[in-house]
Amino acid sequence: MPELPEVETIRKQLSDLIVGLKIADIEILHPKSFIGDKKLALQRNIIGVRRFGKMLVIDLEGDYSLAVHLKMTGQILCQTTDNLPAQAGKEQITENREQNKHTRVITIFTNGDILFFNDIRKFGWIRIVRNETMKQFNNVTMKIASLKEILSKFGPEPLRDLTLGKFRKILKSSKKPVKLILMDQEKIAGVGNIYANDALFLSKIHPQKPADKVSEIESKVIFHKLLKVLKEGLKWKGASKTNFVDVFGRKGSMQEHFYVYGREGEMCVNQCGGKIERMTLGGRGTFYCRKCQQLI
DNA sequence: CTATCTGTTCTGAC
DNA sequence: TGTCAGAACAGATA
Repeated sequence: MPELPEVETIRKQLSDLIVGLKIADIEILHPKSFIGDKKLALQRNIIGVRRFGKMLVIDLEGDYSLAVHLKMTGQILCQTTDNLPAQAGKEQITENREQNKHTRVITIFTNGDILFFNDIRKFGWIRIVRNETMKQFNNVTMKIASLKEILSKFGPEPLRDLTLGKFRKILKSSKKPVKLILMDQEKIAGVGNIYANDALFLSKIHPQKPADKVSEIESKVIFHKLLKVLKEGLKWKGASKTNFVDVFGRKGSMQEHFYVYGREGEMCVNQCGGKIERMTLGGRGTFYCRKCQQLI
């Protein structure tokens, strides 16, 4: 389940590998996985790779970009001519960087490098968007989604624009359970189930606590713990509890450092004697220590 | 074998 | 305008 740290891990690697390359062809094996006219991307140079929340944006020379959302099971794998970074052991590779039955889109560069977009559940997508450089419009280009419009629905980036002041305002503005607010992409971009669970555990705040009932002191704690778990996710190159891999097919190791996520029935790491419990909140698995995270 | 669960985001009903 | 179930899917697990 790629969240901010997983997508950022991919972004960094992708940026090193594909900036400067030119797209020769895009093979669409599953039509729903690619939205828009692929011709707009052909013969274009890659000039950058950005990330907004859980979304990647591959900027092309000219007026278009490719936006990529991995949703739950998406993977991006690079087959490069110069192969792996020197430090990468071959034993770490869990996913072959070749076409498989879950490959939905294949991007081929003029130098022979290949990018595979694999997605078991077919929820993810790549779409052509027009970026801000576009000045002249016609009937066709008007209909292409604009990056600015998509991004206007995104909340602030936790590791960039989110401040404690903004965070407090966000919490105060809703009576919903605080965990749902952390995961609301329109309020804060990039936080998903894993990091929301762990941030609240470290903050000793119950996931169901109404956001507007979180005190000033508590909100400061959550703010800092949220940044802490996201940075840990980055340090461990993402969480691979299910099928996240980086562009080289390697798993991250954040799953070895989870505090509560997926640890139902295990003892609380705070040595409080409590067990980690699971409940469903907003339709998603929610893990917490009843002893450490009281709902007062 | 069937039923249930997994988790991100969008859609449509109320 | 907000809330929430259900859908989009396929595979792992019970």
